[in-house]
Amino acid sequence: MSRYKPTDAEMEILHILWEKGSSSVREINDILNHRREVGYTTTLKLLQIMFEKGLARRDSGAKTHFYTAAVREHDTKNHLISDFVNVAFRGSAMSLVMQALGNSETSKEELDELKDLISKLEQNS
Amino acid sequence: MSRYKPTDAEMEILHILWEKGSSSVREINDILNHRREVGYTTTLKLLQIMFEKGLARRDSGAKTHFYTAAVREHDTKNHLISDFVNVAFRGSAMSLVMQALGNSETSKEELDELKDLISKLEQNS
DNA sequence: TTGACAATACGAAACTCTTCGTATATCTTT
DNA sequence: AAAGATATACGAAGAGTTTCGTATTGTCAA
Repeated sequence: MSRYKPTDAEMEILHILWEKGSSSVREINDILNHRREVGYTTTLKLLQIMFEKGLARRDSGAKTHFYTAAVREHDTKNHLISDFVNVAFRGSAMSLVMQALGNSETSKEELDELKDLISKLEQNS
Repeated sequence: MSRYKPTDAEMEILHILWEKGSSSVREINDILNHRREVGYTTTLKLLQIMFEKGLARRDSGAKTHFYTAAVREHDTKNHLISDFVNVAFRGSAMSLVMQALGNSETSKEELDELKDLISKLEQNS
């Protein structure tokens, strides 16, 4: 049961699948083309590879195949964060959090939300 | 003045350069070999490519070349965070921060540090 | 100055990823 | 059932990365 780390292109597709649920290649390709031009067979190939990797499931009942995400959004992002923290921050998640916060525009509401989370973390320690 | 996004292997070397400063290929290779086995010429090639990309400078005065980082640590990490947020969190830095926090072991001291940062951010808004 | 040693330069192999052209299969419509 | 449209399958090209073998260059000591 080996896990594949999604590439950037695969993440773009996973986001579509997480949001839209079961989708045909054409639907996915149409959405991708809102942002940039991608050939239909390119998207098809990506989906086929994601299927082989176990990142996507597919329902091949009819002529048109329908794909869904085979990995959970939260789990996948946790894996990505973990890798990213190791590569870019030598394992220190806090360094990432601090720099990401300092670097981003943050609204009052978001800061409040963050403080709530911190309170919860403090209780559980 | 185009910027290259460092690969994982390049980040490992950049971290060494940021920490140690000017280093020979042999020194860098020795440090890399603490973690995993890497051939000397592999490390050499990586440094050469990083030099071509503008990620590293080199002082070729003597027989042995000495390399230093040509990009700033904070800037580089900001770029990486920005890309990562776009790919994995559809541009929402806050989502990343919240999930990274929730996912990591965080000490009291770190949480205090984080609260200080939040206070500062609240003042500047 | 020549031999030994260490460093660099070069090039190619293996791998992964993205892209797309072309072939094949399937459905629909008339 | 045949024609046309739409989908999938297959394969290969091209780019980038990592790896390392081998050749070349440079240094120092005897």
